[in-house]
Amino acid sequence: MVHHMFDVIVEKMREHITLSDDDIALLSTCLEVRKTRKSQLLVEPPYPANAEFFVTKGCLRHYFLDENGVEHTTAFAIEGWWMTDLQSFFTGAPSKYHVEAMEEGEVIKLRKEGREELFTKIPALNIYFRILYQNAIISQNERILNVLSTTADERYLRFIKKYPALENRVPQYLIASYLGITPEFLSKVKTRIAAKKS
Amino acid sequence: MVHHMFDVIVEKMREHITLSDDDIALLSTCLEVRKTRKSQLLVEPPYPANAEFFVTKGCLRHYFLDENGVEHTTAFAIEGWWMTDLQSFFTGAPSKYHVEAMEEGEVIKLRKEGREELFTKIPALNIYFRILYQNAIISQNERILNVLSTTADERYLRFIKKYPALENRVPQYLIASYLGITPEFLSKVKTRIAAKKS
DNA sequence: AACGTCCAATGAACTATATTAAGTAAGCAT
DNA sequence: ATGCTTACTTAATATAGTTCATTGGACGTT
Repeated sequence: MVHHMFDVIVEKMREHITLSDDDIALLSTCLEVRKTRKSQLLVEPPYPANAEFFVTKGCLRHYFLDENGVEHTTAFAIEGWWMTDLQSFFTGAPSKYHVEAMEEGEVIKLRKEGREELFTKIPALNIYFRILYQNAIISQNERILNVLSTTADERYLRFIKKYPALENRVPQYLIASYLGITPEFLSKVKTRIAAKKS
Repeated sequence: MVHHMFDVIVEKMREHITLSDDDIALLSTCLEVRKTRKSQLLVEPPYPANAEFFVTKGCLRHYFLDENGVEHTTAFAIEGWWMTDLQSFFTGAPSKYHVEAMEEGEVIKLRKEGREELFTKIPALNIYFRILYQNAIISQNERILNVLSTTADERYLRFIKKYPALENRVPQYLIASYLGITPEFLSKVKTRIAAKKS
């Protein structure tokens, strides 16, 4: 078993499926390593999202830019996570969401064609990605419920509980954007919560 | 080609994949027709959701019952749609969401085991369900964005545009629950919108 | 050191939505 | 018919969240 730069991703896959050395060799031919700079766009409307990105270092952000120029952050991705604009990636339609690298870092890029090729040559990968998408459904489901049924205070508390790594890594105004509130109100939320603790 | 009670579902599948007569015969053995009464629960916490339901007649509702006894409606399904608590169905964990028939009607039930069997015997079905779940991701994505970034007026307008069939079929307080507002406020929203039109 | 930029924090005034309470109209059991 | 319940409306008041203007700190540039 050769040690190489795709170890992290292979490890993740092996949590769900078994892969032979041959599989891994084939896999390697379809993956591309990309360095990211701060604020670099990996998916940029209206160009279709033609790849998925696996984060090995750094942090990505998925956001929508509305008609008024306001950004709505819909998801974050850190080390070990996949991200792209699935809507565009699945349908081939122009992307409506941006995917942006928030830090210098590194991602592994899997293009659509490479992915298709892998699906036919390594059928087990279908299972891996199916599980990935199932988990996406589940977590989006929870997010919808959260935003419908809980107050901003509660949402903030759950956010820092679920993504403790992000609290001090991501600027406040982006956390606010993810929570669906203004930065000013997030500030108020935080002081209110801090007051309660004492 | 024999005409039978599963026609609707086969038709839907054939929008995406091709099915032989043999496939359909096999499919039939895994599907069960169920009449629904008003307020009947198809998925009831904490019992795991062990099947998916395809609506042939009537209307289903997916909702969460919170600690305060308040129901939060997260989705509707009408004729031609599939529904279950995917979270529980995928993981096998106890269901946290209710799936309720809102009217007398009819659903076609596909159990987990039947579904697995079909996946191995009719591989193309993997594609059909993959597309189904992709669409679920896309529509949940939109819903999250909507509820985070738009006002209640806007959400109501989009709702009646997207689901015109539901506006007069579902009680107002359930639409309010779906929009994440109180019935009282929905009432205000509606009069406000009506006033604007004139 | 002086300057500009970016971000976090704060307070005041404002808007959107919730809560409570009361009234109305329709459906249904007695 | 009578009353009971359930869904919807309206209005008064309260709370959650926004907007705008200001301040101060951290950082990079000249």
